[in-house]
Amino acid sequence: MNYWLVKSEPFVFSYDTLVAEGKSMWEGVRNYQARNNLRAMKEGDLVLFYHSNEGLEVVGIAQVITEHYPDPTAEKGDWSVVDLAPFRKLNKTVTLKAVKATPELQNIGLVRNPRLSVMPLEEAEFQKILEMGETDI
DNA sequence: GCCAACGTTGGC
DNA sequence: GCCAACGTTGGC
Repeated sequence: MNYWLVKSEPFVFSYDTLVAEGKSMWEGVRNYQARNNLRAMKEGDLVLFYHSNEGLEVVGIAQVITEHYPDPTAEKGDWSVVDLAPFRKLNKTVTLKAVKATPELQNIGLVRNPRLSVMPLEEAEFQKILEMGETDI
């Protein structure tokens, strides 16, 4: 089991949209580092869902239901998507501010490389965010 | 709306 | 293959 965090602008695609649609193809990643992270995802992995630009908080957990396959929306280039489904909404959202104020979370991509849209998390980091979100899985 | 950080592009 | 210029992302 691996743990991840993805970012989405909520007015483009929010966690609630994911819940409403039941699942979603995670398309449009055009960054090699992010793509390589997508390709490392395994079915069943859990993915924290972060709202960028607006909200600036982790709002829920998604689950990888289909491992990577070629991005059908890519006109050229070697890009990948995965399919995600909603897994659990956090009881309490975890803000970027709170993440930055937490010593255990100083090494995650949100803090170190704020522009990366798909990033791996250590299990301890994932658990810490769940704890801050007052959510058990 | 601004600007810093980063990734990508393209000329040499 | 280097590096300057440009575009994009995303926090503030």
